[in-house]
Formats: sequence, C-alpha cells, structure tokens
Amino acid sequence: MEQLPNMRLTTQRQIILEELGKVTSHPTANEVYDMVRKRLPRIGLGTVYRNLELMAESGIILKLEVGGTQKRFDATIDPHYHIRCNSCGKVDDIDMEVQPLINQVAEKASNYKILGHHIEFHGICQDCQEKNSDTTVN
Amino acid sequence: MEQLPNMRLTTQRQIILEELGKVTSHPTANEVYDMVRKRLPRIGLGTVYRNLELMAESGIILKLEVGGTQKRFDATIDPHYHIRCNSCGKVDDIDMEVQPLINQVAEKASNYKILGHHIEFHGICQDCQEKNSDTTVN
DNA sequence: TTATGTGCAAAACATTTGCAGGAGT
DNA sequence: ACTCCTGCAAATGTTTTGCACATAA
Repeated sequence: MEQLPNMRLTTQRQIILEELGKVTSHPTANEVYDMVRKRLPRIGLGTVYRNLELMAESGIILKLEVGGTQKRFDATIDPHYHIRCNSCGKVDDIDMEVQPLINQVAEKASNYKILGHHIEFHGICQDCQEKNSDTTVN
Repeated sequence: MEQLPNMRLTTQRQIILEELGKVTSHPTANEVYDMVRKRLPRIGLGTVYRNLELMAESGIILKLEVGGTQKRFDATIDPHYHIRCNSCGKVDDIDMEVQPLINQVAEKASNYKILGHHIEFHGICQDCQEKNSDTTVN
C-alpha cells in the first residue's frame, strides 16, 4: 500500500483500499463501510471515514464531490471525468480526453492561481433510458 | 418574480430572491437565512431551504455543488463556471467561454444522454496569494 | 374559501470527534 | 515502549419534515 511516511499499515487500511479497488461504482463512505464490514465486522464507521479522508489527502485515492448529499470515493487516481445519472443517481467514469489547456484559459480569466479542475456531466444512463424511467434523484 | 404556475408570490419568496440577487458571493442556505432575517426576523430556516430548493427546481436560481459541506445558491442562471479558493473557501464566478462542444464529445464517449455539464476550477485566490496563506479549507 | 405556504421544533442524515483501550513499528 | 490507530458513542452540522396556524389567490 502506497502511503505517507508516517502512516501505519493497518489491517483496516489494507482492506478498505482493497475493497475500494474492487469496484468501479464510486461508493460513498457508508457503502465502503458495508463492503469492509463483511471482512472486518467490528470496524467502526469513524475509522472508515478517517482513513478514506487520509488516503484522499495522501493522493492514493480520489474524493469526489459530484452532487447529491454524500461524498464518493474512487481508487482510480489518474485525471478523468465523471458523469452522473439524473434518474438513478449512479456515477460513472467517462473515458474522454482530459482538457489540459483549460486551466490556462481559466488562469487568464481569473485572479486565481489554478491548481486543477474537474468536469461533471449529467444525463440519463443507458439503463434508465431503456426503462424510460423518469424518477429523478438528487 | 418569475415562477412556476402554481407557486404563490409570498413576501418570504420575494425577499429571499431579492437578497440573493444583491450578492455575488454564492451564499449557503444559512447565509441567505441570515441576510433575509434582517428584514424578516421571524422567518424560519426551513422556509429558506424549501424556497431555495423550489426556486432551483423552477430554474430561477442555480443550486451549486462545488465541494465543501454546504450547497450554495446563485441568482445568475446563465451557464457559467465556478472557481473555489482552496485556502479561504470562497467561490467566484469565472468569466470564460462556456464549452458547447464538450457535451457532444462526452455523449460519444458514454452511453448517456447528456443533459449538461459543469466545470469547477480550484486554486488560490488573489487575496490568499497576497496573504501567503497556507491554511486549507475543505 | 381553500389549497399552498409558514414558523417552529423535532427528526433525519452525513460526518467528525473524544476517549480509553489496542496494535504497528 | 511509544506512538499512532481503532471501536464506540456522543456531538456537530446540514437539510428535511410534521403539524397547526396563516395567507395568497
């Protein structure tokens, strides 16, 4: 497990990272908790939150803020974009070229020193199109 | 006040919309509550939440999900992007061209029917650069 | 007049934190 | 040993909701 210098390698951390790596679904902290609890029934939700936060700070996972009320986590850290289904609420990766020039454009247009950007698309996923679902999720 | 067919024009709604229109700071629901309370001391926080939500659904204001723990609201509804200061947490509009082609690229790259996108930049605002501040905000 | 909106308080969620005991180095 | 980490539970912060009364249309 990649980690910051003084971050101990605990069973909890290994399993959180393993479970997060198994899925492509951008789970919430609570979903990670459920996944991990199958292997470590006594783990606390606080531990999951603390470690996801620490790993996101260390850069070994990504913390997403893609709308809805909960944050989501992603084991894939290379720059990529996300798309959220307005109908069922799921979040997928989207395989398109990351825009490197856009930060320069933004830097010229603002007084900010730009550190990064993310683009979030929203739409209707194929499953929901087929179901003709019209239930909208936050 | 623009509104949906059966949305009544109440004092509370007028004042919430007026106060939101006065600022460019993308206030949180609680900040709107504080602004409005100066003119309507007995208004409830629930009323502010309910109405901001309704107005966002009607499209007369924008609800932003730009990271941090709270949602923010914007009286300017034409498509534009936002930039958040990693140091002090403030959110500014950014005056750059909105990317119209990007939805087509994304639609080709996904199974989704794309309804829209937003881009959020993050960086360090000029004030914080001058202060050399290194305190990071969620 | 009557459906919709409001104030208030409580509930529901998501997340964070204090602390005493446990485990990695 | 000596930190750092964990489980647990309580606290915090944000948003939503139930309900009796008020009010716009």
